[in-house]
Amino acid sequence: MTLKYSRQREAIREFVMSRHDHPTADVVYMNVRREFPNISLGTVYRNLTLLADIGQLTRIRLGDGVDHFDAITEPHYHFVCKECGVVYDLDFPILDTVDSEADTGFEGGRIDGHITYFYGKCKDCLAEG
Amino acid sequence: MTLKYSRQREAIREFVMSRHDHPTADVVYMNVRREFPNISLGTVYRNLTLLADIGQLTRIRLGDGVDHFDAITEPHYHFVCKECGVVYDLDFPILDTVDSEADTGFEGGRIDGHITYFYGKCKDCLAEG
DNA sequence: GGTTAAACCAGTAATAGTTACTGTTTTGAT
DNA sequence: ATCAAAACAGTAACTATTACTGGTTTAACC
Repeated sequence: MTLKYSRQREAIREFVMSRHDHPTADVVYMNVRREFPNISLGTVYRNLTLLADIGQLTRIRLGDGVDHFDAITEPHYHFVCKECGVVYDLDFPILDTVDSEADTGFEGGRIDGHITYFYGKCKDCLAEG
Repeated sequence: MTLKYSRQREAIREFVMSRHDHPTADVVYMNVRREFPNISLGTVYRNLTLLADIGQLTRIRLGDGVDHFDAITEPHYHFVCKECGVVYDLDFPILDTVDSEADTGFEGGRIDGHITYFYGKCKDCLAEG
């Protein structure tokens, strides 16, 4: 299954790269449609999955039942506003100590890592009330 | 909207309380059906949601696209086996330091807490190879 | 540059998990 | 015992995602 170039995939990749707001498949679809008016949603999903598989994107799950995609592939944490759902990157390093802390006295298996997101109220929602 | 007693809700609550494996709505449905053969899946969902809303259960999302329910409502961490999907409770305290660490220098809003789950390979899957 | 097989596509159907609706039954306060 | 509110069973609808199908694009090879 050798990878072949595709204009659609390139547009999808470029769109996600251009955004910092962790778009969902649907948002990608809406936007890439401006360049490819009859691109199919299936193509968007297939390519997002493919790009995530080859490590050019990261799929992030934030408990809202929708997959988000992130162009930044280096591990990092996220902040989610409970009010409006906006997602920000947090730029402090992954806390490896947390894994070893969890590992101490854990007899259930081997811990390889952790998934964390922080929640709260974003600046805009705080300002509103 | 005063709460009224219901035998079905009680059975659902008792079932989740009796288990430590964080069952999904479907698992609850399958099991409660032994006592209430024609309980509806909608009733299970409605009551799980209600019980979570009044704080008798916790809804946990582990990135597998299915909601799990946990009878332990005190905040605690979970371990998920990437191989077989089994979920264990981890009994070390919530690391509040993590929140303050994330908060330092974060201008995007107010951080109220974090959701974390640890992943790896469970004892049984390690033994298999 | 033409041929050709594999990758890819658009369009559509199917699936999984969950929520919403509808008409009937249960609950509990009066 | 009456009766309104809450809950129910059964079913339909919805959302996010994946799978299928027959046609199109890509790129390796002559």
